[in-house]
Amino acid sequence: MAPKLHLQIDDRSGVPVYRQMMDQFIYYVAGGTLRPGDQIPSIRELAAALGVNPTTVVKAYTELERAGFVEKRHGKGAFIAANAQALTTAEQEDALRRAAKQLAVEATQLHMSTPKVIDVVREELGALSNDRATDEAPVKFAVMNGGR
Amino acid sequence: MAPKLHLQIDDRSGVPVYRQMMDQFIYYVAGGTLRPGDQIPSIRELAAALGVNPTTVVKAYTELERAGFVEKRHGKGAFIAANAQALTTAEQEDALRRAAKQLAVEATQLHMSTPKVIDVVREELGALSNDRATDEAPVKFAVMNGGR
DNA sequence: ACGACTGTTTGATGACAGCCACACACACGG
DNA sequence: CCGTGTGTGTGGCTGTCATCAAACAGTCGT
Repeated sequence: MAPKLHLQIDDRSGVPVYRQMMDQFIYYVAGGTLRPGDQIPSIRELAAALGVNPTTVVKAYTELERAGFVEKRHGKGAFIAANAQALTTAEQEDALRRAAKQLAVEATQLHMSTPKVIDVVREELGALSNDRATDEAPVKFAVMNGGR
Repeated sequence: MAPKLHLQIDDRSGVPVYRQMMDQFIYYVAGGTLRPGDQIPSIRELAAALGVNPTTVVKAYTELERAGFVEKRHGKGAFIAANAQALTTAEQEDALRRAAKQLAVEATQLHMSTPKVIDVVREELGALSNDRATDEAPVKFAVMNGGR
C-alpha cells in the first residue's frame, strides 16, 4: 500500500522541483514499485520530508493528476490512479537515454575517459542499491548540495 | 583560437538555458579545449546557432564573466579570461558524479539492470566521439526535442 | 463538537527569457 | 578626412512561470 520511496531533489540542478518530483513518481509507476491504488505521501508529509513548500508538492500532484497518474481526494490523501498507464518500454528507454546523453556530453567536454565514466556510474548505481537494503523510512529525504 | 565547440541545449530539461550554456563552457575550459585568450562565439552568433534569444546568451556570458571565466569586450567580442582557472580534478569529478547520480536514480526507479544502463552510457559516449570526428561546423546546433 | 489529519485556493515575489532601441569598434569608399 | 555599413556588446521593458506563505475547506476518529 505504501512502498518505500526514495525521492531525490537536486536544488543546484535548476530543474523545477515540482518537475523532479513528477518524473520520479512516473518512473516509480513505470518500474512497478508504485501500483494503481497505492497511497502516496500526503502533500504536507512529502513537503516536510523534502524540505520544500507544500504548494510545490500541490503543483506536482496536480500535474500528475492531469497526466492521469495520480488521484487526489480531499481529506483522504493522494493515490496512484486506477488507470495509471506504465510507460512503454520505448519511453522508459528514452528517459534513460536522455540522462545518459546528458552524462555523456558533460564527460566529453571534461575530457573524461570512457572507463572512468563507466566506473563512476557503477559506483553510483551500487550506492543506491545498498541504500535500499538499509533504508527503513517511508520517504527518504534527499537533497543534493555539494560545492562547485 | 576558435576550437570546434559542440554545445547542447535541452529545452525539455527545465534547466535554464543560460545555465546549460555556462556549465558547458566551464567544462570545456576545465577539459582544456578552451584556453585563456581564445575567442568564443559572439552573442548574436551563438544565439542564432542555438536558436535562443541573444539576451539569454548575454546572461550566460555575464555570469561567466562574474565567475572569472570570460571577458567581454565592447565591439570586439567575447574571450576566455586570461586567468580562467580550470576546475580542480576533484571539482571535475564532482560534476561528473552529479550527472551519474542523476542517471543512477532514474535507472533505479525504472528498475533498469546495471548492465543495461552501462550499455546505454557506452552507446551515448560512442555517439559523441563519432560526432566530433565528422563535425566541421564551428558551433554545433543541438536542441533536444524527443517526445514523452 | 472537537481536533488532527487531509487537500484547496489566493496573492506576492523573484527568476527566466523574449523583444527592441541604443552605443562602441573597426573596415571600407568617398 | 569623413561618412557609412556591419560587426560587436549594453540596457530597458514585458510576459510567463516556479516558489513560497498563509488562509480556507473537507474527512474522520474520539
